[in-house]
Amino acid sequence: MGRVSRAEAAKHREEVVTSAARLFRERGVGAVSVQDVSAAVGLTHGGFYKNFASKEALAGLAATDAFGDDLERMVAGTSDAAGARDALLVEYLRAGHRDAPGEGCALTGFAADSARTGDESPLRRSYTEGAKAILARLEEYQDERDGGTDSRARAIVELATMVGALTLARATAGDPLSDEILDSVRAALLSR
Amino acid sequence: MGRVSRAEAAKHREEVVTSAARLFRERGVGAVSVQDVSAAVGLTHGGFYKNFASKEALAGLAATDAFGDDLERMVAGTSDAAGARDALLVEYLRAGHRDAPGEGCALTGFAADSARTGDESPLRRSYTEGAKAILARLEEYQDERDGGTDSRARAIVELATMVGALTLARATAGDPLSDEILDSVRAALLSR
DNA sequence: TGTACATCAGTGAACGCGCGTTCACTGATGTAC
DNA sequence: TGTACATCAGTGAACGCGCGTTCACTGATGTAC
Repeated sequence: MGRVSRAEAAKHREEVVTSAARLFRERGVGAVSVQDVSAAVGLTHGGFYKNFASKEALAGLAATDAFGDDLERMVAGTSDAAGARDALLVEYLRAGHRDAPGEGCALTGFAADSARTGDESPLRRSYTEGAKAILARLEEYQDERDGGTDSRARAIVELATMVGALTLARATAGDPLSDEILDSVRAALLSR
Repeated sequence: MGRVSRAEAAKHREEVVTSAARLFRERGVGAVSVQDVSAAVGLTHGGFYKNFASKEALAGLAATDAFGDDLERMVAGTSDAAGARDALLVEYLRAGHRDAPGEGCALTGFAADSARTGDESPLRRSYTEGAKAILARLEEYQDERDGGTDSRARAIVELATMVGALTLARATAGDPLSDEILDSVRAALLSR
């Protein structure tokens, strides 16, 4: 192939991170190879280590990328906090979100891999940072909507409920129970 | 080694399932080899396929085994529904449970693997069945405690909140946020 | 109850395969004059 | 602006390794008499 322009090389690197962010959420980090993420953007895997220190490092970058998308989506709604919360709940607890983990919530998509990696690993660090950012945003919504001193605790509980519902819905997909979980939790949270 | 008695062979098979139930929850199915689960009970992996059709089949049996333990633990508490609920919440949202996934909740421990396996796979089937059994038990508790017609929906929401909290706490372990999640969710659910 | 033999649980080696990572090489890009 | 050459992004082959699964074999267990 020969050398490629610096701009193109930078684009390639970015594309690898984005494809990893998608594939890792879909299949899990362990089930996706360096070759897979490279081939997904039309490259061979030989040059991978010119761009990334290790597959582990890529997992950290991919998670950060995925969390960035999550935050963008959360602020993409209305500027009205109550409306934003409702829109988020409906969007989050859709069957479409359950069925498209590659473009879905990073908290749920990377949860198992983050839990099973080392405390100091790039993925765990990215994940924890991402969780804090999402929680901060959710706390603002809670605060603007209801005020009170426990808006952070309420944000945590609501986030846990959403993540748990999506996790269970994905793990039981194909059974009516899966839809029932999404529907029950959406209805309960919307009426709270 | 030569042949072993039928009773001992049956015990070996059971031990492999139990060790798989632990290792799969700890590291994920993909990160545990047939050799690992065999060696954990003092066997070589050569005889594995005399006892199990495939690693995938073992994953299903291991999940069923783990869910059995979960149900036993849920009924091990008091016969008073409100007391049982409180005891379950405290037990579930402990740091010790977060840190010992191998002996912990199967819903959380197998969630990612079940989500990423085929709809018809043994693991997905075991998981869905296990989820229904746990939910049925939780629904009884909700019903005895508060009555009402929506005890099932309330059970689903409560289960999602617990699973989400444990999932997030594990994925952020090592950071103060992890304990904060457990503490906030426990306090919120206990006062509900 | 004792003996002869068939059964089969577990062993250890092997199979083809894909993994993460390394490296010599290619040739277009970027730079120095 | 044009030329000569150094840089380095990406290729393709190779590395050692562990995977799921298979299989010929061993020898104690289980069974038939």
